[in-house]
Amino acid sequence: MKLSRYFLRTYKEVPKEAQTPSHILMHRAGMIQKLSSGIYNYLPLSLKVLKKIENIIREELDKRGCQEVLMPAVQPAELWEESGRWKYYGPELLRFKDRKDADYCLGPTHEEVITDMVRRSIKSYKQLPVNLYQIQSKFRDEIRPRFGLMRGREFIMKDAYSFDVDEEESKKSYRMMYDAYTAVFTRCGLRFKAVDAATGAIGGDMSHEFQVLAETGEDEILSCTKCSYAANVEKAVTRRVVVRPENRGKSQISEIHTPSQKTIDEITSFLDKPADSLIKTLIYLIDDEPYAVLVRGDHDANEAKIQAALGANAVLPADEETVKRVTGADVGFAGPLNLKEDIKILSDEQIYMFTDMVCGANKTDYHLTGVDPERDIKPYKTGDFTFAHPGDSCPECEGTLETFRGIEVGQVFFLGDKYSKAMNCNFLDQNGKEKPAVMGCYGIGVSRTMAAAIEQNHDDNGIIWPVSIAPFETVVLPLQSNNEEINTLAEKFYDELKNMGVDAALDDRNERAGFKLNDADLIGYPVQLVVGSKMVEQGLVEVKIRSTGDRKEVKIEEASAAVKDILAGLK
RNA sequence: CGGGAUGUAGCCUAGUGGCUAAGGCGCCUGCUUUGGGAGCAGGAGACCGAAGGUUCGAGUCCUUCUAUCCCGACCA
Repeated sequence: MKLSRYFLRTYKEVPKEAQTPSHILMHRAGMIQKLSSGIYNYLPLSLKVLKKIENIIREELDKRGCQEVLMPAVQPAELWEESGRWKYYGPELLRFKDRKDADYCLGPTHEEVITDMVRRSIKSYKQLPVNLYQIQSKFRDEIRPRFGLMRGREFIMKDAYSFDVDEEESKKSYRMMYDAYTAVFTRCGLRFKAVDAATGAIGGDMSHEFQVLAETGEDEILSCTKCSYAANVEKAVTRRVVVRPENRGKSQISEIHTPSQKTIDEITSFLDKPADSLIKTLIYLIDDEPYAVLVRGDHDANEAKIQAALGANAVLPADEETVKRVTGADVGFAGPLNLKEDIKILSDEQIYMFTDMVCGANKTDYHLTGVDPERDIKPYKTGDFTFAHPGDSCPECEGTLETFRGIEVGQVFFLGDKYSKAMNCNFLDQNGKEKPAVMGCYGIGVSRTMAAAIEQNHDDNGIIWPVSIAPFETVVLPLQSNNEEINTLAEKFYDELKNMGVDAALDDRNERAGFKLNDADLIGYPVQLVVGSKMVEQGLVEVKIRSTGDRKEVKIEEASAAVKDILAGLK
């Protein structure tokens, strides 16, 4: 592409709304324009990157037997009512009515539509397995879109869905997609980790996220220093040795006056006791039923783990009114004993490491001391309901966990029959018996992957694209725009490179040298071929590698081949 | 949804209640210049987010709305 005709405008200044490197640089490099909050135009330069990522995805999926389809963005409410998610999905689902007053939504994901599509065609086990995917725009009405393409409302996603005859076959599909994703992100030139993940509103009971490692990532990952264990902090478990104290059952419960001492910090300093000797009691509404969740004072409740342990749809902190009703006290004085309503109690197992503990008395301005969890509390369920922390022990080996920041660019889910059962996506097995298909679903945020690549690969001057997803692999830079000889030579290199199959750009704009050189660093072409009069006089040109900053002087007649070689080395 | 901040030209910013709203980047014309975002001269581009209000007079003060951004809550 000749840049003199390319729809491209770069900027020196940063719009004040852009805060993160990918957002700033995509704006400065003329890749995107904001149309509305969380909604962006993709200009030619960024669309080229998206197409390259999409093509890598297509190649990796097609060769594993997946087939591409395209589903509508607009979806009828009936399908969502069938799956139950019209009720559960919440305000992130953008809903609207047509002229006949019928309900529709913009698709945030396509489990319903694909399940409907497949159930119409699949009648026999002989037709399975099926694995279908699409690359298409999704809309999620995020509460707070931010960081440009990192968390947009409309974004481009590759979503895939597998249908198998049983769980064993479905897990093979899951494994295959896991391998495909590993291949995709490796080919995209990204440093990433696949981590155990919570399943959230999608449901199912097994999931991995693919996290691109970058300081600006919104997710926290814990991974073992010794083995391959890695998990999202929501899901991470630790090797817990809960040693139950010997002297239990001896402490005396007594009620103490603790006026206005509501928070853990206030209580610890008021009573001069360590936070781990407190039992924090949190009232949750889990699928509209109140629960008391008990964790140690120095820990935080992990809603994702609670949701998974109960197989619940929604875990929400209870409102003040509900807390007052079930505890009989103001917020801040809840405890597991003497609750006003007989609600279910979930105990994190680490509260059993101590005896003589402090908890709320379910009476405003009072706490209880001398509580022995083992003796005094009757839990509905005990388990791991807290977050793991860096430094904790790895659950699978002798190592410890360390923390990383990550950007979630892909996630794979084993769904089981959640959707196929609800929506009657059945087939006849070998015995003529009707069974629901066993499903998996698999997503890659294509536009987010582009942003994540920049978050991970940039410097003060601009973007440093991995070769495989760079908008152009190289740029030819004639530095003296008014010099016919230089321009002719540059054009010759450009033609040569294209004929060699290199995706090259020619910066033939009538601009000064500094302008072009700065633009080239900003846009982040992996290799620059600099054609300047001083060196051409000596029969040389310069090849610059963006990622290392290395410059090599090469003979004019060897320049195009040198560029191609360097690109091959960078891949 | 709670807390905070901000809306002045495509972008960044200035602007005590008082003349025709100022500057930089970018854009157009001409000249000059050409190895790290050049220089000079000239020019185009703004109903100052919207609607009300206070005032002799509002970009500036007040009210409401709206949009955007940040923190939190939330989130395949």
